[in-house]
Amino acid sequence: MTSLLPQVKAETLRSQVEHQLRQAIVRGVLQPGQKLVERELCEMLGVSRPSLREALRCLEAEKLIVNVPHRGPEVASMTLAQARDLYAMRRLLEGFAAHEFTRLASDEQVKALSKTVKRLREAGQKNNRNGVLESKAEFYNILLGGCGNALVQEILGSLLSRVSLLRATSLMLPDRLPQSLDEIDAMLRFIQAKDASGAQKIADRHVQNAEQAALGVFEKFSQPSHLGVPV
Amino acid sequence: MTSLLPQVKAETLRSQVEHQLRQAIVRGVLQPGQKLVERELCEMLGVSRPSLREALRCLEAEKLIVNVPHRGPEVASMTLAQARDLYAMRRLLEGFAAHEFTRLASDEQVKALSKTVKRLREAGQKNNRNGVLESKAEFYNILLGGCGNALVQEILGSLLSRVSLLRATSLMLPDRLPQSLDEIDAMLRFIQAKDASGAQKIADRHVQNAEQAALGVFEKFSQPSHLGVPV
DNA sequence: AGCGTCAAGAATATTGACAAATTGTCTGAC
DNA sequence: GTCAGACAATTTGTCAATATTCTTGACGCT
Repeated sequence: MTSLLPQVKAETLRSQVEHQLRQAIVRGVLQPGQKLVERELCEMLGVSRPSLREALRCLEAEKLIVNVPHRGPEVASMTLAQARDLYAMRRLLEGFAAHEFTRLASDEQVKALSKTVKRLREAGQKNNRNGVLESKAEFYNILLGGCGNALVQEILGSLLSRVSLLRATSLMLPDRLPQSLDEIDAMLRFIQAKDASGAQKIADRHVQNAEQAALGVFEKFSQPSHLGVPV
Repeated sequence: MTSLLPQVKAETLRSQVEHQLRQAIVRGVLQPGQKLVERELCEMLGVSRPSLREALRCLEAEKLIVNVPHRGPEVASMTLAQARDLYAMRRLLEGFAAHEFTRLASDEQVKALSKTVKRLREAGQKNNRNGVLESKAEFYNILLGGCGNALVQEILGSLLSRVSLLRATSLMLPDRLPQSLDEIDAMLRFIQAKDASGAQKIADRHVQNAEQAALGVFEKFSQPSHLGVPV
């Protein structure tokens, strides 16, 4: 009965800590390579070490942090090879999601996707960076929620959070934005036309182009030691 | 320097606990749905509660156990829909792995795969169940290790451990074994012939058939409450 | 200058304890 | 006889304090 009410306090303390740390990492407050001292995090978050450590284990399992025994955790960073693997996986899964969404989604879901794409384009034209990020997240929520496979949703969601470990997200590249919006538009049209294979191909190419843009700037910063700068 | 020696003791205590619990789950010693009492596990494993709890968080992140707040952890069980999602994902990833292995693997890796398939067939003819499981695990190790994508290896490995949460693994079905071996043989031939698309198709169909066999018996046991029997 | 040793610091792991929440049972009323 | 409500027991969630082990940096020695 209590769960029907807005669960302002229902979460456990650990899950709150986990959420806060994850947000801090994907937003770049905690930067890749940065060392995390347990004691400091404890007093920053106002929790005890066992609670913090359990949250760290969860993030470690998500590969958002790495933990070398007896040296402590640090925010994960990504090598070029890992980034390539990540984008290859995204091509596979986002292509699948687009294909299945086209096949399975209801008219309401397609309409919701269409509205989100519209908001995304508007935010893009206004150079509203936060708006773009929000709309893009919403776009993925609808797409993954409507693809009929909760596992893909779960895994691809985890993968997308890992993308933010790259300094160069394709959306941070202003040159890339117009092309990105065009691709998403094209994907939407295939979905509306119920052309599942076409949607899949566009989704695949969309990720492929994002990869090319992201890995291009990645190579410029090829010295890993210069990247993870604390605070 | 110490890492050159066999790391008999290098692991942390938590990782050992994690490993033991994972083995107990995938081997069926701890059955799906079974409630896990922290205190009991502590004295069974001879560790303290914080260490155990951190290990439980890791397994929770792998979806091998579920944890309802204030009620404690239990071994995860799988619904029919989740099983379908899992097999759909396996088709995608194993198909990709077979395709990329064919494209990228060295002659030594193909040879190693061939030898493992041979051992697998021998174990199958002798009805050596442990031998089959071992060889199949080795087969996946080689295939995933040679597909050039560590992420696929990581994720598919996690997925395969989740498969054991199903009562009906296709390998537990004696009728299915000969067909399964034939499919793997065919896959090997495509790999040796460097036909990546063919290997992908066979891998896809292999998983599809395994799904059909597994979900077939799944429906017979459709009462979830009858399944997770303690100890 | 290079190497080994030593001390300080940090993480790992344990013990012990208390608070909070849920489950199950038991009693009492309709 | 059945249902509602309250109480007790069990279990988890959380924290504090502490001993142990490993890493690391500095110091002194060869």
